[in-house]
Amino acid sequence: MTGVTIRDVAKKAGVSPSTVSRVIRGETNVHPKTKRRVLQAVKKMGYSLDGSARAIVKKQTKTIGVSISDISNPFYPLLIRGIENTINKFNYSMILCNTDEDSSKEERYLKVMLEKRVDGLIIAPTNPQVPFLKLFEERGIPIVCIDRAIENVEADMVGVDNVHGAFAAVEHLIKLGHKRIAIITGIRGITTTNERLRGYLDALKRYGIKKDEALIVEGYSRIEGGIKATKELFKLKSAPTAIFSSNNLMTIGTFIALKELKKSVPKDVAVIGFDDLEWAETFDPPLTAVSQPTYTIGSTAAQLLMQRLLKEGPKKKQNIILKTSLVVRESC
Amino acid sequence: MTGVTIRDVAKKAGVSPSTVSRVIRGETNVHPKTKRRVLQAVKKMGYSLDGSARAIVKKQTKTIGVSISDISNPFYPLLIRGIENTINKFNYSMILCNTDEDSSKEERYLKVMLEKRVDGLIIAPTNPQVPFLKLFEERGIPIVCIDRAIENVEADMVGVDNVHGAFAAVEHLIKLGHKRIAIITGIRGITTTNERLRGYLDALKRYGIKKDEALIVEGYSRIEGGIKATKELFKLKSAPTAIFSSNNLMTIGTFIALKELKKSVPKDVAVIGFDDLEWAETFDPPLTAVSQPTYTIGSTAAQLLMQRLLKEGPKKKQNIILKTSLVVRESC
DNA sequence: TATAAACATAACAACGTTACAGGAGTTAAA
DNA sequence: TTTAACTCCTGTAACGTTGTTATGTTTATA
Repeated sequence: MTGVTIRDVAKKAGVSPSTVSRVIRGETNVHPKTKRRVLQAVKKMGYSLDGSARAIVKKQTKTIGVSISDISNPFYPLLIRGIENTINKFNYSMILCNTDEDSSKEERYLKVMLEKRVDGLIIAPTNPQVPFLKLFEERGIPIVCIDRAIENVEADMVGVDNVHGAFAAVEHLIKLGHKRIAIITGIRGITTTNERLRGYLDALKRYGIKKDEALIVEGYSRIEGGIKATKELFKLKSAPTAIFSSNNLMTIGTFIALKELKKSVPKDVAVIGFDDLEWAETFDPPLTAVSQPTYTIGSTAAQLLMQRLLKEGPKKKQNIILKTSLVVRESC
Repeated sequence: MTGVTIRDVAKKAGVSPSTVSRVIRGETNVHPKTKRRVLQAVKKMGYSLDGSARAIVKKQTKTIGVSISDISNPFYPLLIRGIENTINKFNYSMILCNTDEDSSKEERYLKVMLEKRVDGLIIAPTNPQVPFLKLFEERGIPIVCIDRAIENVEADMVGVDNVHGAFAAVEHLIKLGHKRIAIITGIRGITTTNERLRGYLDALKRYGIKKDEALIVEGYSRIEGGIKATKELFKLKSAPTAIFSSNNLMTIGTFIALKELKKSVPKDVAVIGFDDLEWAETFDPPLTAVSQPTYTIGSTAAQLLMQRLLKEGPKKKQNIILKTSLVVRESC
């Protein structure tokens, strides 16, 4: 039953391979009777089109590559759903890769995707310079960056206004009377980290609060980093009264650390997070956070990519910045 | 720069296509000098192997299909990482699909995967009968089921001992003195739902507690279902003193509903969940739950699949049942 | 120095599709 | 009746690889 080709089906149906091909592709100009005969043969023989063979002649794989840092980071699953639901409508599938913020891993994956001849790429680049992407550009494979921007390569970009979101978070804290506000920053070098830090600094400046370097600690965008950073903050002679945790994993870390330190939130210290979580409401206490439209980031990026693949997109590379929203619950 | 083939490289390097092919595949019997020349040409021309062409002649795509219900269900991300980390070692990539428990969607995806000629399949089937999988079987494409079992098709299976896990959860509640214990069940028909219900019933029986149909409510494996089911339970004349929520999303729903109903956990009602969450510790109160080794489910399934692909696996289809563990925190 | 063995490369036929250029046969218009 | 325009179908040449067989060259062995 295996390895039955279009030629076998043709023979069985008593027609030529091209006719079978036309039937399969739903082309016109084929007699209903013939069509029925072919379809019967297809079914009886368990024939399935060979996508690789088709890809070779059509120069199209109906596959896109998706490269993110880590699907187990709660930021991504919804984003991926946004991508999937969108490309699905166009009969595209996706190859998913996790780079773990490791640029050599990223490059290996990109190489594979290039060989698999993905029609397009959605990527959250590990850092602003990804030389390998030049090869995609040269081949005219459209690239859409999500969450983070990239340099030296023509690519669309879909992200959120990190500066503004962070600003709003810190402003919220300030308006509640906080003066010693700490920030736990993400991985160094990526644009989101920089932008959120900028929003934090802007807010302090705007409200005349002097920046204190001791209150700016790195959390490396991970739970453990959040725990460590939070503990460090409470070793300070003058501990902060509020913490702005600039990504979801670190926020979880902060909560874990505060529980361990027996600090009550928001009584002893206020906590505000960047990135909302679907279950932030069931946190202790329910988390106040800057919410990103993760699903929309994914669906927008995918739409843009599909437009490019259909040559319908705008000539100029797009730079779409979505809005964040402040979800006030009880942690401040 | 685009569309450069192995022939173009060969011409540039002054050798035959086969020699270029041999260089690329790292075969022996090619003079170091020639090799260098070829590699140079490859680089200069921006040549990238065409995976489709290779797939056709090798009858191998180095791709597996992964079909799950919904990546945004927190059960799956770690499982997917388990798969990815494993197949990555074998230079495999994966095509990811979300079925949303919709069997027609599942079938459409399976058809695509068949056409893309995945070398193997990891699937959490929407229901125990997936006729389309017969086509995979006929072609000798190995299948590994995760989380749920399947009938009528030869496939390996990796899951957890749901009966035992549910039993342990309910036993825990009973030993804390609870007699009116409710269960919120998942989607009807899938094996996990049945098995967890069985564990619940077994525990009641074992400890001589009479089953009360009113305490068995459906939550459809979703947050909203959990909310609705919980509210229903508290409309009962005699409300339960403990709730066993048999999947993570429904547990979140239960927490949300209880907060709305102003029920204090565990004072007014104890809650125990099936499926742990990485951040269950930061819940209010920290969740007591039956934990599944999700990452291991994924990595084990992937290992099994890779063994099959390398024809190294055991002859007989495997049925691997991993252990759950009860993580006691403060919600009971 | 002859001969076998080993090495380095080439030529060519697959692999399973689709696109394109035709070619019968039928119907409609001139 | 001829010509034109359809409709339905076929044959053939790609597409970009790999594997096998064949063919020269060296190098080693006697």
